[in-house]
Amino acid sequence: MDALVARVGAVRAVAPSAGAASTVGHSPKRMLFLDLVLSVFRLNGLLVAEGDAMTEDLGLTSARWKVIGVVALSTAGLTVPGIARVLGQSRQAVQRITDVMAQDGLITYEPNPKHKRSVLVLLTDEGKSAYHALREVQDPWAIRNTEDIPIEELETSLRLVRRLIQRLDK
Amino acid sequence: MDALVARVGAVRAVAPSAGAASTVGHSPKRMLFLDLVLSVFRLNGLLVAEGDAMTEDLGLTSARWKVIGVVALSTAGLTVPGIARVLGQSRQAVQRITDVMAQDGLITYEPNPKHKRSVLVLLTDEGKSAYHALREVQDPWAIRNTEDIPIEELETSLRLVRRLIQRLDK
DNA sequence: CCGATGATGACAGCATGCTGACATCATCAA
DNA sequence: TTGATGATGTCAGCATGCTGTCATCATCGG
Repeated sequence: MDALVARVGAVRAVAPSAGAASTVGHSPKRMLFLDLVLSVFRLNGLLVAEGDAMTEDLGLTSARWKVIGVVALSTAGLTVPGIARVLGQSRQAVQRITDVMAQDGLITYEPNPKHKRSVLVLLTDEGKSAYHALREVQDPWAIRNTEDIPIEELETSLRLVRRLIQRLDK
Repeated sequence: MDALVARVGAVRAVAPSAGAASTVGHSPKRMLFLDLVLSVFRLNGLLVAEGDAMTEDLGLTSARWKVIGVVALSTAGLTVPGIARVLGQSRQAVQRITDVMAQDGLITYEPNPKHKRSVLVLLTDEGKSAYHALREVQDPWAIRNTEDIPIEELETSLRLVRRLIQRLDK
């Protein structure tokens, strides 16, 4: 909770006269966890903004490169609800994005041999080059942001985040 | 990236015949980082959903208890742009939330001795009891989700997340 | 004191997510 | 075969975030 208190404190200079924070009664673990939750909110917003800024030249948005990334990882296409399950979003939200992306020529809907109604989403050539362009800005960005971070910390954090996901996703 | 590939793989059972994922060319660190980014997206969505479900009996939403939590940590109130800076959101987004919360009687706008136009946001008695009710569900939830997680992992993850925030927030 | 600069309030438009609801198609067990 | 159950497509409504814009107020340097 220290970071939040610090941020509130920092704001005092602008919006003045805030007193001491009332964090009495919080155990250290609880405070750590709640701070982590708030930090995840914050990081999520920053990552979306960063991703949008990084890919706006490619005509992409955060919602779009999430879909492109998932589809690119499958060689034979995914259904719209399938993409939604991977991303943990509603199928309606994904459907709306893919419909626009299909109009823009980034993806195509192909017949699904295993399912008559639920078509498969595939990348068009344009979509593939968008993915490659995405990789070309995403990879240096990933390297830049991890070069001074020990791999063990990345592994620990990822494991923790995954554990939380698994716990909340049932 | 393993988790994403695994998720795509798991979806194969539903939306069939996806081949091997093409993760060639990714260094381990890059893959870890990109997987962490995607996992943060996922966790963010789950945390918002969980928070909404947890507080719907209190008439709160995720956007509202974020505001309540921040205001409760200051004893003399914060301005709307100040809350926005703490949460890392736009002042317009916060303004809209606080306007509705003021109508609902959770907060009040009080004159700011340091600034004639920018009023201070304070919790009403109703807002304070909402915060206490929030704490009563939030604290057990935090304990439940951390009891089997070593405090060192929480600290490492929080430190990493904060470092990323600091790097992206400039 | 005054003008430049920045912060704020207020409104508009848009993107993205959610849920609900309903019809239709797929699948499986009786 | 048939009926129940689940998955999907589709449309609607709503919540929440962002940016842009403009007028107004605060603050500070000249």
